[in-house]
Amino acid sequence: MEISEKNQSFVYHFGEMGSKWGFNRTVGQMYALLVITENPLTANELASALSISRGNVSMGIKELQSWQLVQVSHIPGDRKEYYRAIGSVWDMANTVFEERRKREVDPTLSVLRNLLLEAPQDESEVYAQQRMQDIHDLLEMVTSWAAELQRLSPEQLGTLMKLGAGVSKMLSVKQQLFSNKKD
Amino acid sequence: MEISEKNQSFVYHFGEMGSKWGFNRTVGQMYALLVITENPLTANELASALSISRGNVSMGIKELQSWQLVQVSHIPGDRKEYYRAIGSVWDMANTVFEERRKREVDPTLSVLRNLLLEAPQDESEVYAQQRMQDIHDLLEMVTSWAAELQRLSPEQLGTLMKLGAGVSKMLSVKQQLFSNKKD
DNA sequence: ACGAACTTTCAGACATTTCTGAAAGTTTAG
DNA sequence: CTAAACTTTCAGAAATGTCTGAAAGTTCGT
Repeated sequence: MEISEKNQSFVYHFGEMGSKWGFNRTVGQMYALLVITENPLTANELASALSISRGNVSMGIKELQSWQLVQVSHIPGDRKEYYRAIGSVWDMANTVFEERRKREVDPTLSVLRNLLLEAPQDESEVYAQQRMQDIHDLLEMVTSWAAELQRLSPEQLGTLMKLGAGVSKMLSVKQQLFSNKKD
Repeated sequence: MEISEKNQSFVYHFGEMGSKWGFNRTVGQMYALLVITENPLTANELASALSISRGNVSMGIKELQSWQLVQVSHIPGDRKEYYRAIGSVWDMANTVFEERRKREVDPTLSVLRNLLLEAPQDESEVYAQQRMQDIHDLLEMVTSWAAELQRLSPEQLGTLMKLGAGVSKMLSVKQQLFSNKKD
C-alpha cells in the first residue's frame, strides 16, 4: 500500500511528535495513518505503507491497544485482523490524557503522599516538604479538574471553550460578590 | 553535598518522571533538587549531590535555563555561580506547559494548516483532510483555552478549580436557557 | 491431525541519547 | 600579563531505545 504525498507528511510529522507524547516514532506513524484512513487496515498494509517490519507493526499495535486507541475488526471469510482508530478526535485526546495521567501523575502523587506522611527530620526537610506539598496540591487540583472536564459532553466542552475570555469576567464578578458578602 | 534519604527518593522519582516531560533524567533530578532546596546551589554541589559529572551539570543548567526554570545568583566575594529554581510551583507548571506547547503543539498546528490549504486530490484525501481539520480545531481550542487560563491569577484559578462539579451544572443551565430561546 | 494463513516473540543489529572527563575558554585579582 | 578559580565544550564511551527477520505460536478449515 502507498500513501499520498500529503498524507505522508502528516504521518511523518506525527511520528516525530508522537515520540514526545509517550510512544515511539513508528507507533506514532501507525496511529496517524489509522486516523486518516477511513477503512480499517491490516498489519501487512501498515508495514508496507510505512516501510517497517511486520514484527514492528505487531508490537506497535499492542502498544496502541494498551493505550486503548485502536480497535480490531474482522471481515467474514477473511482471517486477517483489521485495525482502525477508535472514536472521535476528542475521544482520542481524552484517552491520551487519561492514560498519561495514570502513567505519570498518579505514581508521582503516590510518592508525594508517602513522603508527606513522614515527619521532617531537620530544617532542610521542613522546607522540602513544603515544596512537595505545593506540588502535591497542584497535581491533585489538576487531576480533579481534568476528571471534571472528562465528564462533560463534547457540546458542553465546546460551550465552555467558546466562553474563552468570558471565564475571567465571570470569576471576577463571582469574587466581588463573594468579598462583599464578607464585609 | 549529600541529600537526606527522603529528599533523595523525591529527586530520583522526579528524574524518572522528568524524562517523560521533555527533559532527561539528570536534568529532572537537578531541577527537583533545586526546588526542594531553600538556598541556591553551585554546580559542584549539584554534581556531588547527584553523583554526576561537572560537565553534565553545566549542560543541564543550560537546558533548564532554556526552559526559564532556573536563576543564577552570586555571592559577593565569591566567583561561583549559584543556581535556584524560579518562582512558585504554579509558575513552574505554567512555564513547562507553555514551553511544551511551543515545542510540540505549535509545529503541529503549522503543519496541519499547510496541509489543509491544499485541495484534496481524491476520495481518500478528503477523509484524511476532515480528520486533520478535527485535530487542528481541537488543538486550537486547547491552545486558546490554555492561554486564557494562564492569564488568570492563581487565586482566580483556585476559585475555578474549586468550582469543580459546579461547572457542568452551570453549563447545563446555560444550555437549557439557550435552547428555550431558540424554540 | 495437518497444513495454510495468519500473529507474536525475541535475540541481536542498529540508532539515538546521555554522560564523562580532559581540554579549551572565561573572568577576575593582583 | 599571569595565575587561579571557575565554566563550557565536545569526542568518544556507555546506556538506552528501536527495529528487523527468523522462528515459534495460534487459529481455523478440512
